[in-house]
Amino acid sequence: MALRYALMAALHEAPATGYELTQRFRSRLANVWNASHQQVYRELARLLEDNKLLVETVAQSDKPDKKRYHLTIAGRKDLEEWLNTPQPRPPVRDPLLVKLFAGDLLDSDVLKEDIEKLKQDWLAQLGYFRSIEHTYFRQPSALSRQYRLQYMALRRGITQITAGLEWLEELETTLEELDDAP
Amino acid sequence: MALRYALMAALHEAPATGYELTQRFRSRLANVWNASHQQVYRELARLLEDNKLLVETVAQSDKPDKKRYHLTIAGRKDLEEWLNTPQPRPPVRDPLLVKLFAGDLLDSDVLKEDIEKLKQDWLAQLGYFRSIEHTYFRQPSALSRQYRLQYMALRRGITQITAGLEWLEELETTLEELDDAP
DNA sequence: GCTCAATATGCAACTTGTTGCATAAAGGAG
DNA sequence: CTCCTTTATGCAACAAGTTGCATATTGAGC
Repeated sequence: MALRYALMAALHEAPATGYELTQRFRSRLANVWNASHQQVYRELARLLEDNKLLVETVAQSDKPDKKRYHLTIAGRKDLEEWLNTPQPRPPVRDPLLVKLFAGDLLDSDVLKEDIEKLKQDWLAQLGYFRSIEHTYFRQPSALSRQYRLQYMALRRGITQITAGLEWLEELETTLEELDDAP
Repeated sequence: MALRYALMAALHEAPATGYELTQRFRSRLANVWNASHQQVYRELARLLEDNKLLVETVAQSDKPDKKRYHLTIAGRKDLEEWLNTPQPRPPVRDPLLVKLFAGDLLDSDVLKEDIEKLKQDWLAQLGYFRSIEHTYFRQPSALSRQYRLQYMALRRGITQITAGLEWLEELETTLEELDDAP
């Protein structure tokens, strides 16, 4: 049910094609929602069927045609209702923590590689989020309510990753101590 | 695929019934994995079919019978292989951030209720995790590698919630500023 | 010239997760 | 005495998410 509303929220911000929405999910909305392009296209077709969206076909001479989707009045209303009712928090399912939980079967070198990979991913993500912060949210107090709330969504991403990186440091320290005194 | 291994990891720690596993997912493993009892029973049946588990039927005079599951050698080996290969990080899908993203359609009072509810949930969760920390992990440096790694899984839960609560404060401050100067 | 990545869309099959229901007995609240 | 919660298990239908494949064009790198 929620993917519909993630898509509608993105389209409420600005009309877009399925391809563009998929890209937003992978970049600017990386800490908000993610979905594969297949899932996006399928859900857009359903939303269109339900009259929550309109299509505008954009012919392109060089590349394949685009279908730009717009939120309808009904769609906007539907989104508004959803936004103003309580929603569940995201489920927790973290393979890395499963690994730690069965730590006695886990090889230390493998774990160190996992940590290094995760750290690199998170650092790249953090750099990206910080660049958005720097370019679009220099003086949050001067912004409209709408943009300040969007900024808080971005802040969530930044603080989550920062906390994650600090925890990774703690984990690395633990592993070093275990190496020193086995 | 990963639920299998979450279950196997829990059973590797200690044999248990489907009911007990469901309870662990809701309490001590709340920051690691979650699954409904229906999902747990279904997956246990599959694991049994695949000879990764053994059942021990425990007759009870007063309550209904129990089925206690044990990890087999094959199951343990399977788990070990999984643990030592790279696993994907959890997908990101947060309805609250979707709400903030379409903040112009979101009522401030509704948002404040969402925040209050989430804060209470997180505080309860944090209190619970801290009580585990206090009772079982007083001197982490004195523990075996296995338990130190389990402790780091718990630490992840604690630091995640702590960061979440700090972000909620930031969000509340933003809302107050918006209320003062509209 | 050839291969690979990016743009742009989608179908089909499958796995995972959710929701609703069912059964059965004990013990506590009212 | 009746209703609700806890313990204990599970089926069935459905929704959501993943994986593999398909097509068509442009531009960049080797």
